[in-house]
Amino acid sequence: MNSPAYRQIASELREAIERGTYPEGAALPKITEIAEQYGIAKQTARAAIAELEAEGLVEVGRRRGTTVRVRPVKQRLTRSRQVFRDERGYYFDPTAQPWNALEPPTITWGPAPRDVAVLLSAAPGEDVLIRDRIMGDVAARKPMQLATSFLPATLSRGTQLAERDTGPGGIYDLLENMGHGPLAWEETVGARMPAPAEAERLGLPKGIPLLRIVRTTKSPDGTVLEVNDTRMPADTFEIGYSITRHPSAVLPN
Amino acid sequence: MNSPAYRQIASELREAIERGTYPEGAALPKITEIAEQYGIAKQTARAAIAELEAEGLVEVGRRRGTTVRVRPVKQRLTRSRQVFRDERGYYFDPTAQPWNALEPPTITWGPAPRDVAVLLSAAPGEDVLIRDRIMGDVAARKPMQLATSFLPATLSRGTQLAERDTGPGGIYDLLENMGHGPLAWEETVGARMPAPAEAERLGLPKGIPLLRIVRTTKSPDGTVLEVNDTRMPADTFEIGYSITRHPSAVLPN
DNA sequence: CAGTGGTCTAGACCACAAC
DNA sequence: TTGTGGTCTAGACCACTGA
Repeated sequence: MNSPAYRQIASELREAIERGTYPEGAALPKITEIAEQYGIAKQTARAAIAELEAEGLVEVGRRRGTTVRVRPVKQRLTRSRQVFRDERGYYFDPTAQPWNALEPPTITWGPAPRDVAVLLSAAPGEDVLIRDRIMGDVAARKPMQLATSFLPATLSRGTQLAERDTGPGGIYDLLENMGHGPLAWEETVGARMPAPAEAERLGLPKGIPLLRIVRTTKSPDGTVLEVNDTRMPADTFEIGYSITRHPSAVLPN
Repeated sequence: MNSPAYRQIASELREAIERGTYPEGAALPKITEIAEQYGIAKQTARAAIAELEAEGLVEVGRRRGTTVRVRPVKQRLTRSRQVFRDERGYYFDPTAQPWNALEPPTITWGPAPRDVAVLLSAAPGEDVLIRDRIMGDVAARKPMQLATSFLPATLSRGTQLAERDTGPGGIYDLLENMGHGPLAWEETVGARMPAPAEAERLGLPKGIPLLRIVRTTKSPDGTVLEVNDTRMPADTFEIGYSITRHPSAVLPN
């Protein structure tokens, strides 16, 4: 019935934040102050703050103290039902994004994450081609997305798919030129907590999940040719889809 | 340069899990064993385990000890670009889902979450109609989704929109009968960590984010008539969209 | 009912970031 | 330089849950 002290204190602070007692950017009491005020050990006060931090509600800094997180304005990725292509490549988002690759792609061979391996019909631990890119605001050197492509080894070994430069149409043009087209795509949106390596690469604060778009490229016979795994901070991105009413307004079949 | 002890221990355990030394469902060493093995205090060992727990990698139970989390098979919600309707109501997912409302909807008046209020053009703190439902597996009494509709007070006060029973076509038929149709929808997918109340209602373990679909209902003149906020555990759900190649394969305009 | 994690303390010292 | 959080300990006791 009774929740522990640190949790009750976290609740009180959470409610105060939601009530607006501590608006965005405002400083919460110092950990030592909380400890003194409630007559508890510093560790216990710290546990309360850690709980709010894990919820993504506050930000803690060494000299700064604890502040209510300022929620960034979300960038909306407008996903289209149709892929477009121009002389510079393919676009899955009809809205042009103002950021680009921060570094040249990293090309390695290694095992894919388990769920990606399943999509590729690769054995667990089997080596595949991994093309890893980090996208972001080039001017501000701010990373925003990790985009990794996985391709079957048998398909890509010794081909230009494993080169750093794949030309303007990228791997999709190459795949079509290799006779695997016309390509079809499908995408899945999910979320999970970042691994520490991902959190570091993206500069992710605690308590922020990753939004994940897994895009699968298929040949007409249904073979999966590529899986693209894009991860981005869920506090700065959201993905928009439009919906229309079916003419008959009746479930098919 | 040097990371703290608890973090190094967490890294070692994380790598062991990824290597398969501890497969899914396997028990990790007990906290007291870790403490003894590394010659550290129990608290420090516990901090290492807490880190893995916050990543959603392990599950901790009182008598059970620490086990590697078994990742459930994800249920795929296949989102359509078109809404369907039959005699039982509207369908945004053409795949019939095997679960339903666990309880009758809760109808209250209160302020909407900040981002929803913005969509509704409601002032912060302004009361709106809140229709809250919890969906899940009725037989197993297992909650799976929290679905909340928000409607402007001026639109819904005193109408059947604020009644528990809205009839077979639900609020969308009502809105169209009130002269606001034909309706159009748009949806946004995002993610965030759950508030404690949400975690409890959904039975969410630590380290699992919420996947969130915010669906906006608009009248032809662009007025937002309703905002539906659906939250579900990101470890059991993913949302699928299909993509086709644009006939001209060229960016429009 | 016993074994496991969960909470809490008092005090010490470390490490970073802002001034 | 120094104020803030960050880590760590040794020990105590609590509270759940599974056998």
